[in-house]
Amino acid sequence: MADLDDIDHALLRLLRQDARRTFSEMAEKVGLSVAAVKRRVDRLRELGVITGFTAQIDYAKLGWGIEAFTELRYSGSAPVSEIIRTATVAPEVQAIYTTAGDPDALVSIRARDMRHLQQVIDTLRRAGNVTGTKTLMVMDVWTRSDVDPMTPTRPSAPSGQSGQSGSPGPSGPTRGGPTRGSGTNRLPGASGPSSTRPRPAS
Amino acid sequence: MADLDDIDHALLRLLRQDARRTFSEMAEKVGLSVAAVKRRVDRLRELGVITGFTAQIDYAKLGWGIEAFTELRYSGSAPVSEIIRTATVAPEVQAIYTTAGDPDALVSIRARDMRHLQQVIDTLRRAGNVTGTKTLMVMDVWTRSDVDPMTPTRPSAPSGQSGQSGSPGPSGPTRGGPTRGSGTNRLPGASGPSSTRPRPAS
DNA sequence: GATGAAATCATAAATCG
DNA sequence: CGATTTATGATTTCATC
Repeated sequence: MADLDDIDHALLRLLRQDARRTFSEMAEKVGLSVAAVKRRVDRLRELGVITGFTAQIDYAKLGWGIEAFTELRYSGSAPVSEIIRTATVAPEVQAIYTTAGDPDALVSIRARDMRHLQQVIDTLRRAGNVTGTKTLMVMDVWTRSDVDPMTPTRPSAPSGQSGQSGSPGPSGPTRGGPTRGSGTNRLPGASGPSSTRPRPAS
Repeated sequence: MADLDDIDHALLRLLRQDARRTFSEMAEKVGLSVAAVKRRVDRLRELGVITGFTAQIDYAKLGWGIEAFTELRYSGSAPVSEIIRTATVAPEVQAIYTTAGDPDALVSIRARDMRHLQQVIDTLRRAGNVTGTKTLMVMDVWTRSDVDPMTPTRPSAPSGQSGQSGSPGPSGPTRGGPTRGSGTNRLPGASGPSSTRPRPAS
């Protein structure tokens, strides 16, 4: 797990709010020189903490006003690769989350209208060995925005997993939805300055 | 619904792949001048098609290796605002999708480990009038990345459409977190609402 | 109404201390 | 890490179709 200091977290927060910010602007906000900021951002990318930069799009404005989540159940023990393959057949599928437990997967779908959604679901049902689906129509979306990427804060306890570094990722594909600036994203029990990396902020 | 031509879609695709691309680079790729590209991107922002630019972060690298979706059920008829409020109490909640039907909402959660996730869910259960929850642990995530924002593809048939084959292609942040940012300080341009624009595809 | 070209200003990238 | 220099890109203006 990368060891980042407060400035690195501040940079992540700034880039999260606006990925097109200039280094100059960020430098001013965090109190470092432009060169230092660039070096840090480059490092964050090398570390894989920042995986990329993307534009957020309001699909509804492009004519794709329907958003839904469909739970998929497969027969037998379908391997993850199989699940992803089948769900990928439809271009309307935006994301696929393979899960442990009852539904075997949860897929995020974007469609133009109900009829279109129906077709997508039918396609999914026919692909591979899907035994059942359950669809949730999304009415409204709220995504955390005020946030800065969470700071590591001390691990709560030796319990579950530890590793799993792959590259998970929640994600609500953009949606013109509402955005509320509320929650803080500081951890409740958080405390300790987790930063392990000595980095004089000056 | 905004009327965009092929070049606009190409720009959306390019910015989706890498939001920090320079106008010069995009200009070269789409075959227009830098000025023209800037004008179009500014317009896409004014239209609200592009809602912002954000950095995609690998939370696992920050020590948040657990990702889960929790379905929430509320007693009575909890209004959307109430649902969002309660789910927002936990900073670990990344996104909230209020849905029509059985679960009243689906929330995306990020946690350090199982124990931590447990705490978050407990918090949600206690907040507001949540009557039940069901959690899906995310094992793997796949998000559409090869794509360009879906093109409206002409509603080919009577009712809605049938051939959804056009050239859609949703796209999800390659793998990052919930997205939602908004302001960009670059690309200001915004000024007057530019009314519809029937434009020659050049 | 939209574009391209050129001039000006801002920012990024590279180098050096 | 900061400062300076140099290269590149962003913006605005203006003339053209």
